[in-house]
Amino acid sequence: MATNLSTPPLSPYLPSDNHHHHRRRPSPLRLPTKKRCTISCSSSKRAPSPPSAVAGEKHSPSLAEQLKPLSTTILSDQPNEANLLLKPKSTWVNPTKPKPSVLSLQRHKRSSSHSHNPQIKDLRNFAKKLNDCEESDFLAVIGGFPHPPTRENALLLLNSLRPWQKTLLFFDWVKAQNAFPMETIFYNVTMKSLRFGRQFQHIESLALEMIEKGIELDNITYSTIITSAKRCNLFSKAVEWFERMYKTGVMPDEVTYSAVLDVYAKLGKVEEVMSLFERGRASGWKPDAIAFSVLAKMFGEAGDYDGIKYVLQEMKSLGIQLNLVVYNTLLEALGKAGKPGLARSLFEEMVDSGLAPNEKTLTALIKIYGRARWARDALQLWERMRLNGWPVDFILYNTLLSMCADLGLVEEAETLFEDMKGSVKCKPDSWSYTAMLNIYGSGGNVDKAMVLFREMSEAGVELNVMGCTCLVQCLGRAKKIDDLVSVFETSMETGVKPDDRLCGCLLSVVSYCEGEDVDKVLACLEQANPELVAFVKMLTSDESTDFDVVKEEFKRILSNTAVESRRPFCNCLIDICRNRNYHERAHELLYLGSLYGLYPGLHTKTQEEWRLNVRSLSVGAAQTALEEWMGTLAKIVQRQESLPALFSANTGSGNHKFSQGLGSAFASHVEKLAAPFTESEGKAGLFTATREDLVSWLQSRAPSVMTTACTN
DNA sequence: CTAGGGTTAG
Repeated sequence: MATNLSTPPLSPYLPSDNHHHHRRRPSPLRLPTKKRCTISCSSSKRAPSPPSAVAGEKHSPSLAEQLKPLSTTILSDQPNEANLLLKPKSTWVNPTKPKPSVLSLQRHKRSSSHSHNPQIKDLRNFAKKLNDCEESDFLAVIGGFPHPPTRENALLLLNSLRPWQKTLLFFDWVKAQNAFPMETIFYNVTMKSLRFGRQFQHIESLALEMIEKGIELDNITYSTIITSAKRCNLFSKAVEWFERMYKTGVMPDEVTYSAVLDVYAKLGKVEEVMSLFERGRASGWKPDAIAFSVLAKMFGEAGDYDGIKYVLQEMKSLGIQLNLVVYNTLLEALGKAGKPGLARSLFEEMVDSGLAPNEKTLTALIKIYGRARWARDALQLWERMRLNGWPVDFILYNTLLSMCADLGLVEEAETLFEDMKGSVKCKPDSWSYTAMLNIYGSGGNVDKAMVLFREMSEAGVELNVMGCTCLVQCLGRAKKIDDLVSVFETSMETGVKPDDRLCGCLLSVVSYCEGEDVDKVLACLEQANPELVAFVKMLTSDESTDFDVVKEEFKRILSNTAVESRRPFCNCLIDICRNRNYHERAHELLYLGSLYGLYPGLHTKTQEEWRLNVRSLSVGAAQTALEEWMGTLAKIVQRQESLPALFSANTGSGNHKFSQGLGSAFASHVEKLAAPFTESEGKAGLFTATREDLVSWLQSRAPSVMTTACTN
């Protein structure tokens, strides 16, 4: 049916052209020598407008346009803002006062009243009794309430009951006593307990009851409702209640603001977040560190570097100190935005400011260094962690292992893994084993991988889908197909749900298998993705299948495939066709893959140079692409059209320690074709040919011969 | 702790 193959899944909040220019401009931040100049200083180089809200549409919208989504959806009754601020019901009428004093005052009053309550000990004991009793005995036990159930006594108890069932029983009991009117606070406290139990339905009923009985819903009520909905993933409910709040004229305070900003952020509604943020500021709200942390997280998820700079810059200009959570969020965000160097300098800035990193800080950084293949920085940080006694937890251990897998640090990983086995609190789990399987799997160490596999079942750690994928890849490369089948079968029996990555991995094994092994692996794949197997059989058993049939079926399969697995699927299918001498099919698949956007930037052209970029192609796909290119160039030569002086093909050198030798396979293919491409001295994986050499080589071969000549 | 908000793993 409907597919989105032609349109890659891009965020609707892509930067405008202006931002693009800004991003591409070389930034002084990138200079490694200016470590301490940090992000904050240079962020002032761009205009201080909120980035994504402005960047959200192709033509930068006016402020009014930016606010339109909100004003039409939630301010329909109050078309102008001044109106809102003058509403008598508003609980926040003085926008020049950034922090309403109500909050701290109320909290203070509460704690002092507690200390004056001489019955507090009895009540605490009674609360414990209630918490310990069976739910069925609850109402009987409650009859022994040690003192008159005054407002204060009831509140104290309500605050200390859990789980939510008991809180609710007690709340109903207090209501039935009719000893005093139920105020907002009783509902708020009950809702808080219900939130722990993720009981949004109950919370909403209570809120509706408040409305029905005319009990005021305040900011605490609304923020509790909103965060509960959020916790239950009921984001539209959260928005609905926020809109209701607005409509009834309650102005959000800073807590409600950050709660609801987080809702919009988690929905990916960057524009709404930014316009609400601006709206709040315009009416006197001073965002605090928590609000900025919400923004930072959102920009991180979007990979929006300009947004991250905006957060740093605004915090600086408002004089808000970065705390540990904000630093952690920003570090994570910089990682997602692909800025490892800036993450490193922000971390140094944090440490210099006297803040000690916690587990989350270090996890974020280690992950960033691993992904960036910054082995030196990763190992230095690891060393510093040990020297400074910085905290390590389970997740950090596993992240260190994954980092070792990324960097090919086999010995370090083995040492760490043994440490974990010897520890009490951080025994290796499926994540840890997966990281180790990844290391052995990509390093081709089948024996050690299989030892781990057996060890896992002994240790009672279940293999997950990624561990299964690592093993399948490793056993496939070692041509140990029977072991592969047995690992796959075991995984299925223990409940592993095959995903597209695993299917892609099986498919790649199919591409280089021979004889009965092919059928064995296809039988595995059949269990995970029967349509894919049917398609493979169509490609390899029936040469007469019409191209349009292939095209429709391929499109259908890709539509049902996770985006990150689409190109691997196409690569493998091309390899399968080539290895079975269905070269025309391989060319068709490459064409279809390009058509569906799986190979963006395959060809790049400048005045001086045309380049074929095959870095993300499999060996067979790269060979097919080269042949295709040569065929096209032969036609151009035949038509005597103009050509650039230089031609190049880039296979990349492969940053990964375990990466496959696409370059060498490509080199031997070039050699086989006797094409005049030579690998550059300084740049591994870059093959170049001059126009003169290439043209004379192309002319020496009749165009009609091209496809058949390339079939070896 | 004593009615409400933000951060860690392929």
